Amino acid sequence: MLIGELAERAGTSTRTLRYYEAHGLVRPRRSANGYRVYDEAELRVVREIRALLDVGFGLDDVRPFVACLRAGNTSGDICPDSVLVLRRKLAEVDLYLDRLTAVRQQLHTQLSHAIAHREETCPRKRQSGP
Amino acid sequence: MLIGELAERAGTSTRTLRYYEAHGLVRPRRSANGYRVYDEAELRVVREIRALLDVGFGLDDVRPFVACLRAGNTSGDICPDSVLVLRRKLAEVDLYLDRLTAVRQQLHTQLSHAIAHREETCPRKRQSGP
DNA sequence: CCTTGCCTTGACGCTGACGACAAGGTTTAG
DNA sequence: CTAAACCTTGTCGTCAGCGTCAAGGCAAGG
Repeated sequence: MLIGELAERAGTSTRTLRYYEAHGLVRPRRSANGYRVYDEAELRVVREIRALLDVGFGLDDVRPFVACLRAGNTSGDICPDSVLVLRRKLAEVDLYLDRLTAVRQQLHTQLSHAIAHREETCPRKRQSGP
Repeated sequence: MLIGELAERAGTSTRTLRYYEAHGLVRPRRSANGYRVYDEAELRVVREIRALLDVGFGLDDVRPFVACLRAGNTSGDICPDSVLVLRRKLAEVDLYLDRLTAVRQQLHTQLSHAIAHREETCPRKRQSGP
């Protein structure tokens, strides 16, 4: 399988695959003319990478999962290093959720005050008519 | 007030203030020798900017709030344009919260499966001894 | 006069995951 | 022969909010 085919099958671009390779995540062989040649297993690797990146992982976070797959496991999640990363990421997400929730609360408050202020300085008609 | 003093009082850097100015958010006068001269009101403006950026706003989002302050209001929140931005941002935050929650759920699931798998292939000692 | 400490503009660096383009080699089909 | 459709490496651009020099002007104190 050449790079174009892998890209299409993985739903990504050749640029991306070369980028992953430059960062040591994908390891194609080379054909006589210098073309990158991938075997079927790399498809699963690339899909694993994509899935994790979509969830907000960085390339460095992804490495253990790739190594896990390459070690022959059916899932990239089950190796100790992967589990460590999963735990860490879960904690990060929790932290981020907390902060976002606080921000949401603040925005809500700010909005309420702003609207209250507008009602004060520029009142709308009430339900009870004249 | 010169730029250094404003920077210190606002808890930021001169570079940052020049950056805001380049983006039309802050408008100092110039003294005879070309130095930027800020009046007291700019301190509140800069603090408003900083507060909003800290919450995740972009410089463009901040503009209405600055204009609102500059229009003589005691709060930057109360002008219609500011309220629009607040609403939009609140919606964005809600969306982001949803996505993060989904991600958290997925990570949790992944982690559970991974650990379950480890228990399967590499069982630990039970509570009931030998 | 010289140093110190402000200030000025200008311009590159950084982070991350690529997109886009350049300039060229290879293979296949017509 | 040539066009089409692959492939190669290399380099710059992107987004945002600045950090970090670089090179120099201005003001005050000793």
